[in-house]
Amino acid sequence: VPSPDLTQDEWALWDVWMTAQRLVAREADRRLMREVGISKTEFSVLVTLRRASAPELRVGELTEALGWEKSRVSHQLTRMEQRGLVRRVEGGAPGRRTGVALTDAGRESVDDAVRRHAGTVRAVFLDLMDDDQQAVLREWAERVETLLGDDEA
Amino acid sequence: VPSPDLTQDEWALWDVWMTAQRLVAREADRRLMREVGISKTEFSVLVTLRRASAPELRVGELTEALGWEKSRVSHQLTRMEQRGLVRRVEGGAPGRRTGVALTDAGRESVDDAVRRHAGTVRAVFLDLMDDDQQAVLREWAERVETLLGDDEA
DNA sequence: TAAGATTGAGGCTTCAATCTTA
DNA sequence: TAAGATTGAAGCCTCAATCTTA
Repeated sequence: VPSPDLTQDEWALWDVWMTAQRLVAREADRRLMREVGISKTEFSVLVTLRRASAPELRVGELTEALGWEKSRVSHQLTRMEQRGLVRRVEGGAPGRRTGVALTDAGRESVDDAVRRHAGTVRAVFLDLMDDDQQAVLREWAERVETLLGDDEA
Repeated sequence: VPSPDLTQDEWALWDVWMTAQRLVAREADRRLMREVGISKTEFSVLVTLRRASAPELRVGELTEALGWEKSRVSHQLTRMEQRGLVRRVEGGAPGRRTGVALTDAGRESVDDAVRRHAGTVRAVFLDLMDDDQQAVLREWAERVETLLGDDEA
């Protein structure tokens, strides 16, 4: 078993990574909220519903598409229902389970949001890397997803 | 002004990166909680206090060292005080401001936690990259910190 | 007054427990 | 019973407002 101790450089890398990750997420969230009035979490849900082939999805389908934990999805839907962005529908989708659909307000927000959020993703993420860095990051992220993902509660 | 639209690959990179980032943070948090019984946020505070030259720090010094927003620090200290990990002290540090110190319980946790958390950081982060990838990630993270940091509320 | 610190509200996330119904 | 979904509690994080005191 190798010693678990880290060098100063390794601790520093972990720290700067954690910080950078939080700053990017925060900045993306701020801009989206300022420009479109929705959070990046709400954005994810709206986009998933908008892109779906059916007008409504079962909660389980939405959860699968997002890759989130199911309780996270449920809480998120509750908040978004209160804000009038989505609507829960009984027995609409196949299998008689709870369905989720965009409201008119939700549909109105999302298309504009896609365009604006793209600018944000460029500004706080893509524009800060060259192609080689993008490739490295992609490779690393896919590896993480393989190893740690598919483990949702 | 360049078109803000993103290619599918660019959206995919953003998505996979956001996911990976969350998975790593979650896994680090889980392991630390399971093995030592403290969260990674609590760990950051404890380590900062432990490494400080003085037995107590002013809240502002702690905030500076952590690079967090001051309200985040304040809320975090309130929770940790309730858990008995830290203690707020009136007028101890220079300038008569509120000081923060480790409790005995806090001091007992932190040394063991440092060792164990090192193993976690290796397992969920460092071991998933080679040296070149580490270098790219470090460069990117430092750039992000320069551009988006020092902006705390 | 201004810097240092706290507070309250509200959204996000996880865990564990519970409810519902095929 | 088991899968699908929800709920409650608790911690985390940000924003805006407020309190305190040098």
